[in-house]
Amino acid sequence: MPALARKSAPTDRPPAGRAAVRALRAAPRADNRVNDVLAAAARLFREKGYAFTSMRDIASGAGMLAGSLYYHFASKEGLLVAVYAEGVGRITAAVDAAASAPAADPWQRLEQVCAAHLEALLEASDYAQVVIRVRPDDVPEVAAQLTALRDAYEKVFSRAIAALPLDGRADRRALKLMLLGALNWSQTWYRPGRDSPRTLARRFVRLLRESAAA
Amino acid sequence: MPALARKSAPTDRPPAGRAAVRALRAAPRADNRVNDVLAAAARLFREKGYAFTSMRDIASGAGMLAGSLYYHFASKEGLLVAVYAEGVGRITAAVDAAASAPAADPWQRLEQVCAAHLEALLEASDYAQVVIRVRPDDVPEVAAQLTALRDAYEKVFSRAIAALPLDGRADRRALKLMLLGALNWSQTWYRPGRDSPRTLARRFVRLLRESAAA
DNA sequence: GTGCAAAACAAACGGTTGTTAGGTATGATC
DNA sequence: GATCATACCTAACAACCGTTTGTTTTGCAC
Repeated sequence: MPALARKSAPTDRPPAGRAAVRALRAAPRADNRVNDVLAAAARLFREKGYAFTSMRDIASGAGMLAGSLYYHFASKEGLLVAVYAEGVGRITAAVDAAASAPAADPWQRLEQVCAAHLEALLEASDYAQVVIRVRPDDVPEVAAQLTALRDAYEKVFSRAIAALPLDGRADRRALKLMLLGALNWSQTWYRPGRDSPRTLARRFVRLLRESAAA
Repeated sequence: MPALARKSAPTDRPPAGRAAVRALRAAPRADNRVNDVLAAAARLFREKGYAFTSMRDIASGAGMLAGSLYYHFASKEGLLVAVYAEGVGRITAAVDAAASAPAADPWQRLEQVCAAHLEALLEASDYAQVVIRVRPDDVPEVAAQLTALRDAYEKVFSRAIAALPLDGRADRRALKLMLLGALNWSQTWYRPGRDSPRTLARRFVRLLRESAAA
């Protein structure tokens, strides 16, 4: 329910040609299809990318016409922000749960966190995959919003790294960048049915925990 | 000089409406502007991405008109393949040079390789940056060509990892995926003027070489 | 069951897209 | 200096883009 993407209601119609955001709105009907629209958009943005997905594609995926989308969202960019926010929300929820589950030690907890991140990213959710696939700077007008959402999530991840028992010289920032980069890039080479997200998370964390050198 | 992207010459014109590849072509003139076109395309693909760059953008960047591009390239996709190939070539050249430079040990050699990879990726070349920025599956019709080019490069990288002295249980494949992922993803957070590619390479390799755990 | 806003449809808008066809200037080759 | 392919320009094509407008249907509150 992304209020920020909503347009004004007919009673409060703005001057023609200008999209406006609404402050108050009557209760939505039970049969509205915002969720179908979001789901269709998430699926298409993930499959084809933002640029190669047209509003007509999304509309037809949700079983309606292109113009109707503008009742729920002010623009294509607004729709992307809504999908992106939902995606960040889902990743955050999954990772939060993994971070507060019982673990033998901070390293195992980090492994759980990585596994949850990877699962969301690779298999669980179209929304989550959009967060990784769509570059904020592809859409300059909302890029700031998108990066803000992403940064907020990364703090959850940082916390798991802050809890690690490292020796004094260790570089936690580099560790976070390296791990998160490796995880996010996996979207380009991952193929379902091979190594599971959980397995990959274990391998990556082990590489950092135990020295690879002989 | 991407022969595969060339269109047929007027003397060998194919049926209208069909693009064709040419086998033989007379010597190109010295004053042609293919390189300007490639450079403009590389710059724009890097800045705005493939989808958001129009043929008119590229043409104007090279100081000519959109239609003229089709004398040199059969399609927008063909132009992308040419840029991509040049990008892979440049990364490979830089990394090859780093790999054959003198090094104290295999780990230092790997660090040199990573630094060269990062420099190409983050600063040196528009062409190289396109290779990381543009997803092959964004352009289904040439995706296979693009991934083939990318895979060919990764073998150079794998060789540097194969030379590492690791203990028996170590997972070289995971190590390669992790390192390459971390390096490639850096394009999303790297800002010039902060840590140099060389510094980042040193940090990442050290995290793998020496255990981070206390 | 009447009233009213929610939520959709239907049809178009101006603009941009990749691409093509035909014409023309230019530099090299003989 | 004539010839001819190279390398561009000019102008258009049909298709598609995101978005707007006016109208119609439909669920819900009273």
